[in-house]
Amino acid sequence: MSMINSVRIARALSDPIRYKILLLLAHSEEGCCPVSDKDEQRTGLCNCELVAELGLIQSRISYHMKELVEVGLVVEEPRGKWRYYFLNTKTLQEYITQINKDFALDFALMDE
Amino acid sequence: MSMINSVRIARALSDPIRYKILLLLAHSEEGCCPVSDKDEQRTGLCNCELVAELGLIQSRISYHMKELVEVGLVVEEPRGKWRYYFLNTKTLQEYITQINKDFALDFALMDE
DNA sequence: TCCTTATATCAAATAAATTTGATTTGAACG
DNA sequence: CGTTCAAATCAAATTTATTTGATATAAGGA
Repeated sequence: MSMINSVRIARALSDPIRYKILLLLAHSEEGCCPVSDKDEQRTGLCNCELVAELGLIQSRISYHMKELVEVGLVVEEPRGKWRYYFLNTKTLQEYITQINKDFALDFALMDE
Repeated sequence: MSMINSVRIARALSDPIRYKILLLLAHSEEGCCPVSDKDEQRTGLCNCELVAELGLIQSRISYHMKELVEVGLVVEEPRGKWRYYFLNTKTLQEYITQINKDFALDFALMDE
C-alpha cells in the first residue's frame, strides 16, 4: 500500500458515521438476515440493520457505504433482495502496516 | 484513545500535504537550523525547510501545521526566530493501538 | 529603537464533502 | 406482467475544508 492509499483509507476513517459503521460490522453478532455457511467466519451486517442501528435515512447510509466499499474497507455481497456488508480487515491491516513503515513505529502483526 | 480521537487523527492523516509533512518530519536528517542536544533522538525540521521542501506558500503550510499540532501528531518548539516541528510518534502509536482494538486486528507493539 | 525575517492570523474565495428528498433500478414473488 | 421492497443514484442545498493574499505579531540583530 502506497502513501496515496493510506491517505484514502484515512479519509474514509475520518468520518464518525463511517467509523461507527465499521465498528458495527466488526462487532456484529448473528444478524437479522440468514448468513450462508461460507461466511460464518466473517463479521457482517445486512443494510437494514445499519439503518435501524444508526437511525439515519437510507440514502445517507448508502452514500457512506459506497465510500467504504470504494476504498476496500468493506466488501458487499448482494443476497437476493438484501445486501450484506463485511468488514475487510485485510485493508485495515495493510493500512496499519503502511503507517508502521512510513513512520518507523514498532508494531508487528502477530501470527501470519 | 477513544473513537472520537481516532477519527480526528484519521482526518489529520487524510490530507496528502499533511501526510507528506509527517513523512518529512519522520525522515529528516540533520536540518538547516541547529538542534540542541536533548533533541538528538527526535526527528524534526525547521519550518523553513518545510517551505523549501514542499514548495508551498507559507500561510498554507502554517495552516496544515496547526492542524497537525492540534491533534497531537506534531509537537512544535520555538527556538529563537525559528520554529521546530517534531513528529510525535506516541500519538501515532495510540492511534494504531486504538484501531487494533476497535477492529480486533492482531498487531502488537514490539518492546515497551 | 528600527529593521529584518519567521510565522500566525484573518477575511474572502474556492473547492470538496456531506446531507436531503425525490426518483430510478433491480430483485423477488404473486 | 405488475407490485413490493431494498438499495442506488441524482440534483440541489448545505456544511466543512482548503487555499490565497494581505496584514499582524513577535523575536533577533544592527
